[in-house]
Amino acid sequence: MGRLNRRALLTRLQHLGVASRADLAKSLGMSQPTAGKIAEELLELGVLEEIDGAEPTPASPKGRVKLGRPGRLLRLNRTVPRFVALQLGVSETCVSTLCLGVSFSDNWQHRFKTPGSAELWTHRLQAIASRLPPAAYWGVLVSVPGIVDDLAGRVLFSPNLHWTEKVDLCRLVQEVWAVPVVLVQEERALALGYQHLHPQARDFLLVDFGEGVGASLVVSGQLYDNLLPICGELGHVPVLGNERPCGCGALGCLETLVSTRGLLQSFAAAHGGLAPTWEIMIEKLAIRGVEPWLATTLDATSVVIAGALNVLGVRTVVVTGSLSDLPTAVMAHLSSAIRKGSIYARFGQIDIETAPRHRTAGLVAAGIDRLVVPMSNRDPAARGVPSSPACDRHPGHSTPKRSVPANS
Amino acid sequence: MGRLNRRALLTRLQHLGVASRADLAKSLGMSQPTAGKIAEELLELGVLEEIDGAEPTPASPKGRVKLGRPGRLLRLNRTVPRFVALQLGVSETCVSTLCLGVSFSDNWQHRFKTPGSAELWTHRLQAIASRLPPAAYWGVLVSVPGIVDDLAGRVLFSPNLHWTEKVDLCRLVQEVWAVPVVLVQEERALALGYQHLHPQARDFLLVDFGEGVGASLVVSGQLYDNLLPICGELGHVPVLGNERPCGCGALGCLETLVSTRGLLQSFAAAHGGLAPTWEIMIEKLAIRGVEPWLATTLDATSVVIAGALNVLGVRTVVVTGSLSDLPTAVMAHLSSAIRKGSIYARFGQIDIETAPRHRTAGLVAAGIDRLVVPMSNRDPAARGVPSSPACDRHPGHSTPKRSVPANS
DNA sequence: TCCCCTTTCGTAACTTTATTAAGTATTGTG
DNA sequence: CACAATACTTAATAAAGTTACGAAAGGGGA
Repeated sequence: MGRLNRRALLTRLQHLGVASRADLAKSLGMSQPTAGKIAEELLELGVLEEIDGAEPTPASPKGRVKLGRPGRLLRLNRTVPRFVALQLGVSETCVSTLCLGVSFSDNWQHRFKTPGSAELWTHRLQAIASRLPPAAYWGVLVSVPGIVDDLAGRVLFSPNLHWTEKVDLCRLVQEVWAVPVVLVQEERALALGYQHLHPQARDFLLVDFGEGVGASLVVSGQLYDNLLPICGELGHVPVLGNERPCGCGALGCLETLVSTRGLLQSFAAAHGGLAPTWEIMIEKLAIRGVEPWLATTLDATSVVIAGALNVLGVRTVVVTGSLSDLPTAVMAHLSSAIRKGSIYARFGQIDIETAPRHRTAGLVAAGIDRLVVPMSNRDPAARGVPSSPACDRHPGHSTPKRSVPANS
Repeated sequence: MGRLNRRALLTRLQHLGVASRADLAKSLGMSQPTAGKIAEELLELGVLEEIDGAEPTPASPKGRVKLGRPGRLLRLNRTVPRFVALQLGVSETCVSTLCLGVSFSDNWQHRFKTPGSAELWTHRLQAIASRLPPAAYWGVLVSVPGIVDDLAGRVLFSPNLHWTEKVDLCRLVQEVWAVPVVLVQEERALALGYQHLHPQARDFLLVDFGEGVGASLVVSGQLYDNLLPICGELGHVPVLGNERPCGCGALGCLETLVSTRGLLQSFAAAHGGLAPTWEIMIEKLAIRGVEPWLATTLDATSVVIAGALNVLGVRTVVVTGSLSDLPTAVMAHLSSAIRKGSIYARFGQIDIETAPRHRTAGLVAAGIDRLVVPMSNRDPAARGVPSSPACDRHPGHSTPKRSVPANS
């Protein structure tokens, strides 16, 4: 069946959680036979599963009695783990097996301190892999910090994890699990995760604060993408008057001010002492409020974010990460500064909210997107692997000889 | 025929200029019958025309002799004017009739000083309309400054042309020409025009300097668009340390520094005199070089542009407008500052170039896009007009009852 | 000049995809 | 137990694209 409709159906089901074929057809504006055929196909592939159990039908809020034959409810398969999810963090690496249908929060099954070399890292992964159930996974999904070429599967730059730049991360992982590997840039995973939990949010800029500062953009329900692997690099926008050296090689990047390290450094500079721990700084800030050095930092941050909003034409900002740990006055200051700098605020309302990180949900969304219903042949995710799992699993369903011209 | 293929063919022909059906089929990767059918359809609609004249075949640079039956060359219709183009400028309004196939530079047939009210403006237009040949135009294309909702056809905000905010510009124009009216935000027209003349440029940020500062983005050959009408508003990004009041109501917008007026103001402030004319300032700058006040302004501009590049993942900047009047040292300073602030410059090359404005070409591109091969039913361009020209001209070619689900 | 070669372009038949229409299945209600 | 309402399936149809093939149009050599 047509790729586009298959994608649309799967995305919709991901948002709805549970739905019947008729629900899907209605909400997608396609005919019932089409939805039915696609659903059947995906059921056979093991992407979907049918819920036969006597459901209490939680999704009937109206007092109206439900007439007619009840629909056979579908949802993304939750019984068989299909993916291995991997978070390659600067300080910690986390591993989990995931089903297609995840709706809960991040919940990692295995963790270890990220070692300083590729060999040690693969070694630790190997140990974990041997303890995992020997299922036939469809792929490994890796959340990677830094500048990542998602499609090519390469890490271009990672100031805090330099060894990832030199190695072929995909091949490394494939030595452990011989299945397709999908690298997902960290902030992109977070944006996809947020979108999964807030399907009604169709346009937003997600800004994540942590060891660095990164952003990711969703426009019309679609992750903004580009030929260049660089995208959403808010952290490396220069700040006028700032001269701190950044890991990227430039001077004055925003990241040097508003990363956890940058904030601690500024705090120490303002109070003449050594850099405190994050927790101690939070405590002190709770008492002293938004001090001048912090206000300056937040203003610089707001200018960069407001600039992004003005250029992109987006009115929703989602903030994740360390900044939401700080006293509420900090986010309040930042929000009001962003509104001041955003031209849309003169006509309408700018929404700014904080949210937890939903990394696994985002990884699964990326995995489904790249492995289960790939958009086209442009996707070399199945590099070095005999066959892409979902597509070739079913015989007589080979890819067409020629690419669909409408997609070119 | 499928909208997408029709669009693709027309866009390609726009880029190629002249091509045979076979050329188009080959370069689009579609089959010859399909290309042939679409071409025939568009010929009947009067969108294309066939060149029968003994062509000297300018597009055969290779020494290879041309074998086989020569193709019947097609191009966009250049014999019948289909559009009325209108440039609503702050100081001047320009009018011209245009054919579908324009490749030359802006060349306005009529001009008049933009009056201060809607009534006077329509009156002047009426006078010009009566002098134009009484052809059956397919639409009026209007280049509008300010913040414009292209699709809804409304001007939301225009600091230098306030009367346009209150009136329904489309209805106003339709009183003169009773055909569909397409409003195109100025910078978007310029970006489309640049793209028309540089088909190989698939990703770029066009920044236009003039009375204000605006930008427009092309990603993967497509004008970046969004639900919000605001987009590319570089001029209203705040600059840290700048406190000048802006026409938009905020303080410290970039526009207050780097618009023609802002530059003159800074020049006067630096030299303690009255504001000179633009030409005199250019002369003086040619002698004195990039003075500190100008360097500061350019640095602020570069930060905003570099920020946009980092966020958008674009590596090409096209600068149009007043800044290219200034001594070359100015653009040199700006370019190097942009490179310094752009993260992509650490991996690859950032291209920065100046270009003239190609407004009419952009307007025609927008007109074709909106009126000749509309993407879907979402486009209410034909507001208040009995029938869209290109689509309903041909009987038996009504729009399908249901929208293509693949496009939803 | 005739014939062969190459390329263009149009027509016919087939494939894919999604649609409408009609039929069957499963429930609650009177 | 008929009846209404909804869900799902099957069959026929339409649209848009494909491959396959043949006619048209030019150049070059005998």
